Amino acid sequence: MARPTIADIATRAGVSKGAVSFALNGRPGVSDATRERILKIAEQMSWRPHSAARALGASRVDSVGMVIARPARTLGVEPFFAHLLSGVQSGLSAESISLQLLIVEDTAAEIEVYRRWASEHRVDGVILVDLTVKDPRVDELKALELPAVVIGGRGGKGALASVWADDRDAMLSIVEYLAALGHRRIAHVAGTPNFQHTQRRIRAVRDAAPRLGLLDAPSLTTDFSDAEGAAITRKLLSQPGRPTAIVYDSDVMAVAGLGVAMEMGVSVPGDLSIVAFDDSILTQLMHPALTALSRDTFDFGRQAAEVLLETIAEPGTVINRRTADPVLTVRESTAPPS
Amino acid sequence: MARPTIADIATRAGVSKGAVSFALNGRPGVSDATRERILKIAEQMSWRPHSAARALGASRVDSVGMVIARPARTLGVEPFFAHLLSGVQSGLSAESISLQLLIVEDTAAEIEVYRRWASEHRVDGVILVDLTVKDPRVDELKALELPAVVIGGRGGKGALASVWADDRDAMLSIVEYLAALGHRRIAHVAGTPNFQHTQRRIRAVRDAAPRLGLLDAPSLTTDFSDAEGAAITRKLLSQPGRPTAIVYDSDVMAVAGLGVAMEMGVSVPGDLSIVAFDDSILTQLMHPALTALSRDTFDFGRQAAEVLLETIAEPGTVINRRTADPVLTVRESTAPPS
DNA sequence: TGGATTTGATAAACCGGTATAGCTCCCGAA
DNA sequence: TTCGGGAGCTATACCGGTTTATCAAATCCA
Repeated sequence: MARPTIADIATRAGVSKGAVSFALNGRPGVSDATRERILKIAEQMSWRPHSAARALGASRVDSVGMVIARPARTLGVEPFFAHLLSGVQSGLSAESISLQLLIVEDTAAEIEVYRRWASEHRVDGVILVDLTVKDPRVDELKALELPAVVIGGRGGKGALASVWADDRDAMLSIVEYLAALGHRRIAHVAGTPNFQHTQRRIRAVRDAAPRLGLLDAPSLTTDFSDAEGAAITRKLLSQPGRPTAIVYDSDVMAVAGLGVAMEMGVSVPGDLSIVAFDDSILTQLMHPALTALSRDTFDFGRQAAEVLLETIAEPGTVINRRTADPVLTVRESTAPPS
Repeated sequence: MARPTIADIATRAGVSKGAVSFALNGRPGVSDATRERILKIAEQMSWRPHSAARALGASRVDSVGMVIARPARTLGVEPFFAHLLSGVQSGLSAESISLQLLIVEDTAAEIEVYRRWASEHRVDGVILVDLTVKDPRVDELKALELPAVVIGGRGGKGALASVWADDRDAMLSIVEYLAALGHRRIAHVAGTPNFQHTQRRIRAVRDAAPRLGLLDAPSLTTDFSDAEGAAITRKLLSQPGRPTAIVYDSDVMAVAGLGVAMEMGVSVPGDLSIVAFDDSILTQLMHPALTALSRDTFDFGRQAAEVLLETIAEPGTVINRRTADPVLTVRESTAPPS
């Protein structure tokens, strides 16, 4: 027989559909004996709930969405998303909730997707990444009344739930380490200026500079691409009084920077120390291997999923969960300045 | 008012639910005048179909699934999947069909997911990657009667639809190019031996060797990891009569191999030419930049989506579509042997 | 002009679950 | 003895669409 329905089970067990529904959902209304009999029959017939039918009655779909608005080209190289995704899924699988993933070109398209998802009831909630300053998505999601959790930033004043790590502390730990090694000229090749985490990292460098006695500590923004990372590095290494250490906001840019150093005959870590604000297999493949800040991205995703599920279960509550602090993994690309 | 239903529209237009349904789906049964009136009202009320309701009646969910069974660690580095995903989505978005993505640990888990999806009616079809020899997923999917399309391999004798590129020809073009440069000792660092494409590439090398007058052309299998790629390279470069050119089945392994060459003082491309059977930003970031085989992965995904939609629309038909041939992008890592 | 056919629409069933009102026992307390 | 009340279950409405049977009016054709 094709996919059995609860009606089939009811007939077979000689009870009503309602009784079967009660039994299968572990709610009162049937005796233990009957419940067990129904469960056994359901098991035998290998019954599974029809997701659409369930979604129609109750108004949950057991599915959450995630939209990533970045060009696919830059997406793939960063293990960040793969790990994050796995983490999110591991957090969702406990409740056997599925994930809809969409990669779009820009934020406008992303918002369009949220609208569609909301109106078609395709998801119970969404996970946001790459929060910008004054992010339009926050208001939009509130207007749509779509539960959401922000990864890696606060969703504005009590707006959306969030899961975040302390970027500021992390950046401080990098700069302090470099200062302790003896570096006084440290440059920071940052990411897109409108990302919240970029802002936080820039501020951290600026604030720490005087305290650590740094002579110069410029933060230069980029579009996160390897091309701009390389270009900025070239510029930094060409000027007089060039930095003895550079901190890159992503592993890809750090690798590009390392390439430029080699091309210009600047030895790493002899003449230049390099630190990547994100760890991955990339940093380990290099020669020298790059000192990098490791974040437990998988766990990040897992916690985001958890928080989202809680938010869906209890709308109204706004959870802001802080995750484990990132740690600096020192490899071969950092040393005292010569 | 909260999300309008077709009943709301019907009331407003002074017609029946059925008429509204006909109008909105462009099927006969209503006059052009009425249809237009209904459409305008629907537009005004910004009506959108409730996906679950639609899925319940008709038996399509307007959603397809894709499961990737690889550890997240290796997944992220390869731009391959990000591009593929974008392509798949672009192919699906035309029909506004959504994509469910799942990353799991192994094939057993993957099959479990298919079973669940099928029984819960969560997807209309699935896209398969990394087909192995005697892949158990093929039979399983046929048993589940779940429409499917295989990316990068044939689904067995007329079993599943597929979208594939000619790996054999591609590998031949690489080996022929190296032979033309004058190389006679070419090694092939392959991927997991049970993948179909690995087999095809190995066979291509073996078949071409005598014709091209190669002295030696071993294919060595790995688990696709950077670690094994490095280890094999170390071994190859340590033996007497070492190869003057190495072809790697993935960009990550090629990069790892380049690292080993540098570490052993083997100059690239002076003493050793390196080719990657997959292009990405990774190969371009290296110094020297790696010669690599470029495939239009995005288009690959797009076509897979198209084929899947056709397969869903007309079960029974089995489409085997061949995509554009990959081309070799020559960069700095290949040269005549010294 | 009358019967056949087509057009445009309606009412109602249906998809597979969940939620709820209500019914029948049976037991215990007044 | 009667009534209250809970346990255990049934019948049924409902979620928001799609589909089918039905039907009245309009149109066609001989």
